[in-house]
Amino acid sequence: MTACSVRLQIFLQLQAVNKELCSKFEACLGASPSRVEILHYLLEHEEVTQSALQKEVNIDAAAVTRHLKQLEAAGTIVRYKKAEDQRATWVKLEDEAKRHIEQSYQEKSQFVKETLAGFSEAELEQFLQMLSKVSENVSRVTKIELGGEDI
Amino acid sequence: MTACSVRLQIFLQLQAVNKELCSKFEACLGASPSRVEILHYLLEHEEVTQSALQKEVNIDAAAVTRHLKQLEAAGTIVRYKKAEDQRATWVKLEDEAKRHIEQSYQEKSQFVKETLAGFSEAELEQFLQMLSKVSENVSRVTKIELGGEDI
DNA sequence: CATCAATAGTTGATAGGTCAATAATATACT
DNA sequence: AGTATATTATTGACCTATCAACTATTGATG
Repeated sequence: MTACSVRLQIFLQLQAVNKELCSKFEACLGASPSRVEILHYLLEHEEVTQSALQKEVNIDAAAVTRHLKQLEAAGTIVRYKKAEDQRATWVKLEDEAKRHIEQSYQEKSQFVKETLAGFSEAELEQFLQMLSKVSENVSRVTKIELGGEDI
Repeated sequence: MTACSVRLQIFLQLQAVNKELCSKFEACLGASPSRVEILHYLLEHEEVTQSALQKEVNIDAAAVTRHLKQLEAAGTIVRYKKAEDQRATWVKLEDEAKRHIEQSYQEKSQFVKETLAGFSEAELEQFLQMLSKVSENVSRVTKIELGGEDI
């Protein structure tokens, strides 16, 4: 194995962890993180427009449309327009679906808890701050100037 | 916005960061992290079998096959069999490609460095350890027992 | 040696994401 | 009022990953 700097290892580990996390999550919950996010948001927000939902789950509007069409076809949600604004599509959970989704809340909580087992509250805070810092850094990066020293 | 526990925020932030990171990475380097991993591994390993490569980059064998076919079609790599084992396919960079990939090494280094700006060496170590711990936790999770307290 | 199992790679179906183009509606501005 | 611009959602083309099924080859074992 190549000798890697800590930075590079972090970069790789971040991606590896995320992948494992998503695939395990789906195996445990029976739906992808995005799908679960959508459903949980709907559980907490009675009705919502697609665009608001899209901002929340942070995936492309096209992907949201496709998720919602599937959920509608499965009878999990209803979609409808309102007189005020004929552009917006509102989304709402079907009553029968709510109970099932409430249960998945528990599973998600438990999942998240187990993946972060062994961290003290202080460490969790710190971890979150680190992730936030990376996020800020990433959004600042635009185009790489070459010639930086090797990492 | 919903009140979220720290744990849940971490979970969401982890995914968000990863997504931004991948998309910014591709914008800066002109290829996805997976693709760049493959090329960089090949730069360091003269020749390698697909299965060895696949273990390294940690994506599905099918995805590796497709990447390599594209790279071969683009003239970046060559693929060949050896007498010893007619199953294995060996992969090697074309000479002309090496120079270009060496340059992208610099870009990647710089990118990684910038995304981790503002961290002390001690913090980086700690960050890596935290990611590793999450990774271990994830691999331990198999099936969620319901009824855990809310997070 | 013949068969059975393991390994390597490929392919097709599917999933879920992106972007770009488009349609319909609402809003803002002379 | 009429036109330009915004917003909202949808669609199509594409990309990259997964899994399952398959082929070809090699190795192991009765």
